[in-house]
Amino acid sequence: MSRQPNGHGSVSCFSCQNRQRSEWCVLNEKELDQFSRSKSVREYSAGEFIYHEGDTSNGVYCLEDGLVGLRKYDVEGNATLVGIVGPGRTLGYRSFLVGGSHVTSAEAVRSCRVCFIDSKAVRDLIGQNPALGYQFLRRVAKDLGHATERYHQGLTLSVRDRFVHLLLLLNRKYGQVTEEGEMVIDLPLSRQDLAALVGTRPETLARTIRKLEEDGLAYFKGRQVVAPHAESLFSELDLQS
Amino acid sequence: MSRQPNGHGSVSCFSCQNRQRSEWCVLNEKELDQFSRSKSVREYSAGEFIYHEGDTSNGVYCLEDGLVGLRKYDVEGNATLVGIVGPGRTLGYRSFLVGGSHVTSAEAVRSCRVCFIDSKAVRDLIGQNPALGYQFLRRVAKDLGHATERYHQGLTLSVRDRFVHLLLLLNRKYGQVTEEGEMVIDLPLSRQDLAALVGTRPETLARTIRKLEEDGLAYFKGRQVVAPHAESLFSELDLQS
DNA sequence: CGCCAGGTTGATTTCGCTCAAGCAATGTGG
DNA sequence: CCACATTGCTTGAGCGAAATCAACCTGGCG
Repeated sequence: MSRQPNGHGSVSCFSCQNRQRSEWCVLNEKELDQFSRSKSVREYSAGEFIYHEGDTSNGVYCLEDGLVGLRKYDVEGNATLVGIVGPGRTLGYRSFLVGGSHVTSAEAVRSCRVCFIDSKAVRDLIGQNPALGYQFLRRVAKDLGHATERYHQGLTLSVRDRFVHLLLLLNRKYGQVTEEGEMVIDLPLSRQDLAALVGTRPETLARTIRKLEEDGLAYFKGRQVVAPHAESLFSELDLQS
Repeated sequence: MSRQPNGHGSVSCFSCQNRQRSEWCVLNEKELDQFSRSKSVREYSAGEFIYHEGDTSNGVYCLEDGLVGLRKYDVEGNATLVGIVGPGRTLGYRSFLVGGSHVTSAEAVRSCRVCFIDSKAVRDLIGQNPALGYQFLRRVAKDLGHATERYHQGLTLSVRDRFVHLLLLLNRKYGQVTEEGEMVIDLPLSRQDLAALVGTRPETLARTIRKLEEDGLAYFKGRQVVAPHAESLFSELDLQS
């Protein structure tokens, strides 16, 4: 009973690599066991929803593997990507904390393995271990800062500048820079989703990409981006073009 | 010592009307005294800054009276209004919580009376009374929801729709609706600031206002708005015009 | 009285959206 | 294995919302 009560080949929380960098790193062994026992694991294939905007929260989700997009739909059904979430991150904590309903829909961008932990269990854990609550507090506060930044950028920056910002951001997780300053990124997203993340249409993004190539700033082949001189991308932003 | 150590005519925290609706409502008498003793009051006249974007946090501010705008400046110096904050609300809690620097500047929109509470004092209070931490948690989580909503609206809605949304929001605090459905709002902001709040230029806002008047939806005289039929404003938004 | 900041209006330009077509890659069924 | 849908991406043409530039008006205020 102490190991893998459900799922095939699911990693035990004890050996979960992501734990160290997640909010749950503050749990001790006993609490971790408690956590493990009250969780349930599920696989989602690309396109499946983990929760929908408007659903009332009944727990939090911990992403073990895969990639999840947080979407918001407008009246016409067009989706904007409000954020993307990778392994180790916890989903749906905001609505759990205020006890309301989700403000975004969480959709698997590619196949995912997700652990679900019941509201009551999380509440109990926070009750016994205040450090956990503090972890969540930091998480929300951080996200609020990012949201503010993004809001401001959305209103003041051009699509091009927002897209370059995004590339630089994606580089941290999915890219690398050689010592000559060449930056290579393996994008985890389709053009459509990149567009949704920048808050524009696929057509406009395609044109923007074309211009970046014409300007010699970055070259796109499929989901791979190569920027010969990473600094020239940075300087782009300071000058406000 | 137990009353007004500083400021002229400053209200003691014990009798502060705002307290009931603020995060500090969970403090007991002893804690409130502790709070009172470690606070300092200051007046700001319109246009003065309480803190600047990039400053490192060294405590939180509690707005006793007045109105504060949270601004972000772009490269050219144009300001966007990220939010406005009225009496009773606490300022700068986000950077206090994560321990980083402020992501916005707080500027007095009109003359304000602001209490400052040192980081250490707040930390101590949260330490002894976990309910206070929980209050802040709820506050941040709520604000994150709003920020997400605003971000999405900024990308998908027209200036007109965003402005109507804003009016409806301002109505809650600064307006009233008669039983005939007539809505009257006394705007607390200049046109410039309204424009900054919607994320547009003053010229565009002026034109938007003109169109609303031509459509018979709302009439503007100085800082007073009259909307003959409040529901027609609402329906405006559902139809996505 | 003239000055000045805030607000409105007009003319023009620009950026990004919409609509529409074309194209490449992948899949599907006969 | 080929004809064909289907899906994702790109390109083009036209349009519309909002920014920009500029003038002008208004109401305080020294």
